[in-house]
Amino acid sequence: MDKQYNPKKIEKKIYESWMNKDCFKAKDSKSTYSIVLPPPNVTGTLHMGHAFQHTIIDILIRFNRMLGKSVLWQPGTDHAGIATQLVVENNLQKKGITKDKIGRDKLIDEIWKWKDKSGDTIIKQTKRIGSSADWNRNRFTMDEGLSEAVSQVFIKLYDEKIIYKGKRLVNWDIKLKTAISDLEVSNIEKPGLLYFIDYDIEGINQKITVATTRPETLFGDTAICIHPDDSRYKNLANKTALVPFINRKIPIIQDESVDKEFGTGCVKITPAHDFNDYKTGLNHNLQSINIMNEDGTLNENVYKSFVGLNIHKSREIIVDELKKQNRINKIKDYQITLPIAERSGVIIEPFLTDQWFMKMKGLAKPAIDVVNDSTVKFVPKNWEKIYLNWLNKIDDWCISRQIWWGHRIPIWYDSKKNIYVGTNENEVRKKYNLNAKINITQETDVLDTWFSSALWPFTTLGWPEKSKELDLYYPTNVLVTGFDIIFFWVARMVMMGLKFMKKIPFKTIYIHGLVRDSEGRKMSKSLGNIIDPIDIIDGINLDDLTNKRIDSLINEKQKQDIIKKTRDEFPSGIPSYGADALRFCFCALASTGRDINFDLKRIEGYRNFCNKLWNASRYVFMTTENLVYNPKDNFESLNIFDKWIIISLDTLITDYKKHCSNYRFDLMASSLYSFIWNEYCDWYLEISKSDKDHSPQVLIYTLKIILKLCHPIIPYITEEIWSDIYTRKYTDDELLINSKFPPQQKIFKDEKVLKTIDLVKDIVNIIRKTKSDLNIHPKKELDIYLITNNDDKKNILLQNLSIISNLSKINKIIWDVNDKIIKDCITQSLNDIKILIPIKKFIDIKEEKNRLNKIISQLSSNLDKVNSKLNNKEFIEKAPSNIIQINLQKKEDLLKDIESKKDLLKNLSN
RNA sequence: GGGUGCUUAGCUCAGCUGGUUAGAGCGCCGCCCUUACAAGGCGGAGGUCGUAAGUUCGACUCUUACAGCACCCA
Repeated sequence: MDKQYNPKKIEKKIYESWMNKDCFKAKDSKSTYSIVLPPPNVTGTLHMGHAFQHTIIDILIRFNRMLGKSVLWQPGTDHAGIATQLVVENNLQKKGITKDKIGRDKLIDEIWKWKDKSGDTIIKQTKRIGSSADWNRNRFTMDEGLSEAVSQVFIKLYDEKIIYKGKRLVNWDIKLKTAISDLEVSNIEKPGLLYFIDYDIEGINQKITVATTRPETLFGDTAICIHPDDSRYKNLANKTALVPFINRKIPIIQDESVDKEFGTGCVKITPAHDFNDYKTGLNHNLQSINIMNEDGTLNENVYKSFVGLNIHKSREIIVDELKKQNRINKIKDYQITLPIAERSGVIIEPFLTDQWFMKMKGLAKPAIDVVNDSTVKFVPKNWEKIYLNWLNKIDDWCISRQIWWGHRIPIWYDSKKNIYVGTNENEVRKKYNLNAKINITQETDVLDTWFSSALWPFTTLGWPEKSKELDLYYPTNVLVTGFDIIFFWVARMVMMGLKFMKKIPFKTIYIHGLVRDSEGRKMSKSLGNIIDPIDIIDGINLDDLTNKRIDSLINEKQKQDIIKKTRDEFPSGIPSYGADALRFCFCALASTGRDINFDLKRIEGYRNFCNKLWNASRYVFMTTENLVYNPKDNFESLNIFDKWIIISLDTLITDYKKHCSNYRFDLMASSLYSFIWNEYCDWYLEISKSDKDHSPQVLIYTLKIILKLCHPIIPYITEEIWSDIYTRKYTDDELLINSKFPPQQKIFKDEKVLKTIDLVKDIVNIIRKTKSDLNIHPKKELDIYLITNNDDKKNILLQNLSIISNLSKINKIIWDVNDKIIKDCITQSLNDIKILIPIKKFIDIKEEKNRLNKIISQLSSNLDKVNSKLNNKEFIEKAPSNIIQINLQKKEDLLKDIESKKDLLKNLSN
């Protein structure tokens, strides 16, 4: 083994050996464990969020695999309708080709070509993280089988009248010319204006002033609305107002939804261009007048000089004209909320169109029930509320999209717009007995991408076929995902799983946090703060890193800012840390919080941890050279330090399992880290160097257990070290990945063992501290004198003199002490043991006295606290007896300690 | 406007159903290149647990109010 751990040398080789030996394939076993991967977009490349999520999943998968279960990690990718079509359209545009020029079929061909070329990028990157998914079962949402499943689901839901077609107000993206989901719209607050417009009233010489943020939609007005209790306008109720420019007659209606405090208390109702107005329109039976074309230009329903203007740009022009007519009463600054499409970035318009919808109320009910009765559990539990809130007030889901890439809706129309449903034209003709003369054409809309994603947990396992996999692995054990897609995806999967499988898709939903940068900001291209997980694994120099970050940016100032920031944060780029360090880091960061601030500084510590493990293993191998591994020693025959490490390991295994089943990966990581570094390396391995009768068998045994425990988190390095274990014939398992997780020994805590190790540690620590405090060179080998009346302790110390001497770097320990010697010594104490160190002539007595006095006053203040508790009558009466015991013991210890420190002080003066 | 969560060491975070001298990693300071590891060893400094009140024998932990921050929904 090399002196230093070098991830680059091992990771590729190890991953290939796992692949070659088919290690990721589910084995036969009575108990099963399965997870479906939330399918990443084919357009995407691996980002920190994916890497984090894959790490968590892989930990669970590897752990359960080692428990001997038949484990399936089902991977795949998602076709991501709008996003993918946009990428390909943009690529074509660079060559001067538009989608309308080449047509639907050709564009879809182009997208498939693009998908085949770059769609596997993310899979390759995922493998670098060490993910042990069953890649042979990789699926894509537009695979033949999955597409077949999508049509079947659509047809069934259509037949059950859960899916219907209707003219409804939807969120319309005027750039992409498609409906989008309200979940894909984010509302952004911006300073804007509130316009007060005067409308004439028919028959009387009076005006009514409405307040609106959208004067340009007035051509679509079909009413003016006031609050029924608003005394200001009582006389105007049921009168008729006239829309400016066109003088359309509209009623003045009353509705409680109007906020009297807003503007003048009068609002215009434009049912075809506002979601609230749409509802009001329905309630009052108002006409809906659409004034917009699908590209966002104004149609012929507006005053003729405005036809063809962009709806957003028309505002100023219309306001100018209104001013000329003296209809603008006033204009006020106002904070407006703009709905922005997350994909295209344009302002969304409510738009009245024919769309396909799915009725959600009935589907939601069972999905609510399974969470309420804990058939499905959220971890952490608080996400349950978010999920339930959304489902409880769910609206029908608009599932149609006016794009080309995706699952085309399995609906056919004849020339009279009659609707036929079926998987393909032939089937439709047969099903409805349509002869060849009748011309039918398929619906041009495709389905929302999340429609197919909602079926993912069972379609990937073979549904609608009755596959063996469905039997074995559905429902899956856990879904690991981020809170940002609870609505998009998680809730819909539960609904569809219950509807089509009659069973929940997963028993547990583990919601992890979102990875942010070190300052807690979202990682995004525009902020230029993206870190590519592959760059952490392989390393990257500053130039390449900056180029990557400014690559897609146009704004020069933004570019310069990012260049500077990147240089400040990573003056010499990012060194190569390896996949294991990254994984350990993610594991340690996976606490219950919703944000994970990723600081690159933290990862170095875990790289160092890997190095520590590497070198500890080297040490074990060096000291057990040519040993025949024969771990037959029974526990009782072992020496005390071997017993201690085995007991500690047992405790560790218990904690580890507990944390893993509670999804507390942070605690899992830290218990491993502190055990391996602070107990195993710092004490056990160090003790073994001077412990004459320790068992080399235990040295190997403990290393093997440690490697197994570490493997789910850091698979590469542990597998590499394991290969040495195997070649040295310390195991029959050729690969660690396939080995069995260590069983607990169920050894009861042996108080004697723990007391001994504590005493040895305490004595060593106190000598080390004294030397350090008094500035004695670590190499100066002193004689130490010990005095105690406690024979048990004396025996323990006598038995372990050489270990104590070696660990505290002293010459020897002497038990014969006379007055003359005492005079030359500094004295320390540990309860009833006195430790004399002959260095009095080297130290500053005054300083040492100060130090002791400080300690004594500290101890006294602690004693005061304890005493005030014990002197409190109510405490004695009401506190449980074990707590009182603890405090009594504490008091005793403190008294002893103070006394001996005072002794030292006295002695110092002599 | 409704909801959720957060506020603990310089930084990033643990602290489970109330009982510890409030912990870890990184950073910082001092000493050491000791034959597994300087990506290391040994030692150390640093916190009135956001503010205020309440419940309790006892509050970082429970309740309420307030402040600040973040996110989600309308």
